[in-house]
Amino acid sequence: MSSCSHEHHDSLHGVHDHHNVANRLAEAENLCSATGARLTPLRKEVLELILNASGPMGAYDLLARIKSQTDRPAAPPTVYRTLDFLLEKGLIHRLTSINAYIPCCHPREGHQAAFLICTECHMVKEASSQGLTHQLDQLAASDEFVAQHSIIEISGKCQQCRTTR
Amino acid sequence: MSSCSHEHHDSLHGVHDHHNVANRLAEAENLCSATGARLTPLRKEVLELILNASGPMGAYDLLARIKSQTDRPAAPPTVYRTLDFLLEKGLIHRLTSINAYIPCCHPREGHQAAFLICTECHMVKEASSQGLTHQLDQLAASDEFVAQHSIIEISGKCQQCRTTR
DNA sequence: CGAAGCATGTTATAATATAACAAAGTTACA
DNA sequence: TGTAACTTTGTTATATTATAACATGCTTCG
Repeated sequence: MSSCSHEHHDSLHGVHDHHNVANRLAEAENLCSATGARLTPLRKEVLELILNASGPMGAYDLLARIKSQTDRPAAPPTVYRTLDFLLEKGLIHRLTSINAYIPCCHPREGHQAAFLICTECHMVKEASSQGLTHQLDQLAASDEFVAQHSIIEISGKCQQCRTTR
Repeated sequence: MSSCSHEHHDSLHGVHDHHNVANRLAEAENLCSATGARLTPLRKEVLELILNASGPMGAYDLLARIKSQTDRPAAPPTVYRTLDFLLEKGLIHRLTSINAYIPCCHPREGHQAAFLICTECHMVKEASSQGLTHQLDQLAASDEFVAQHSIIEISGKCQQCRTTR
C-alpha cells in the first residue's frame, strides 16, 4: 500500500513545500506536453492554487482565489472547466463526499485511489491499495459489470485529531 | 459476497414487487418500533416512494411525487429531514456520486455496502463483500484512522446494457 | 391538563454546477 | 501569409442540490 497526505498542518509548509510545488508543476507540464495537452496559464494557476492549499479546495474557494490573486476575470464555468481538464489529465482528484479537490500524488499512475478524510482537521490521505483494487475488480467482475470510475472515500478521525486532546 | 439490485427493468415489477414493498414497509415498522423511533405517515410515504421507484430517486424527484401523490404540503426541508431519518435508521442509502437515494436491501445488518451504478440504465446493485470491508478496515487501521462512514461507488455499464445492443 | 420534546410547515437563501452562446487565441495547412 | 477549423476562455443566465431559521402542530407522559 502507498499513501500520501494533503493536510492542514502549517508545520509542513514553507520552503520545502514550495520547492515541491514547483516540481509538481514541472511534472504536470511534462505530462501535458507528452500527451499533446496544453497546460495554459489559467490551468496552471488553478493547479498551483490546489497544490499550495493546506486542504481540499471547493470550486467556489478556487473561484474566489482566482479573482483575488489574479487580474483574470472568472466565473463558475472558468473554474469547473479547468477542474474538468485537470481531473481528466489525472492531475487532481475530486472528493465527491465533500465536493472538493486535492492534488493527485502520483499523476502518472492513473491509479485507483482511496481517500481517508478527517472530519475534524480536513486532512486527506490518498492511499493506493492493491488489495482494495483487487476486491473492487472482483466485485465488478462477479457481476459482469464494466467499471468506468470508482469512488472510495472514508470519513472519520485521523490519528492526530484523536490523540491531541 | 451478497448483492441485491435496484433496477429499471419493468419486467421485475408488478404483483411480486408490490408484495415485497409491503413486506419491507412492515420490516421498517418493526425496526423502528424496536428502537423507539416513529415511522410517521410522512416517513412511511417517502420510504414507500423509494421502495416503489424503478431506480434511484433524487430529493427533488421525491418532493415532486409527494406534492403530486398526496395532498400534503411539502418543501425541500420536508424531504431532506425525512431522508435524514431514513438514512439514520439504515432504511435507505444515499448514492453520493449521483445525489440520489435507494432502499437498503438489508436494513438490519448495518453493513458496509458497495454500489455498482450503471450509467446507462441507472440500475444500482448493492453488494456486501467481506473481503472489501476487510481491505477498508486494513487501510484505515494502517493509518490509525477511525472510520465513521465509508463510501464505495462504482460507475460503469451493467451486463444488460453491454449485451443488449 | 400542560409542559417538554419531537415532527412538520414555511419562507428564505446558500452552495454547487451547468447551459448556451460570444469572443479570443492557437494550429494546421493551402 | 491568410484563413478555416478547432480549442480555450469570457459572459450571462439559470439549474440543481441542500440548509438555516423560525413557526406551528402533534405526542407523550408526568
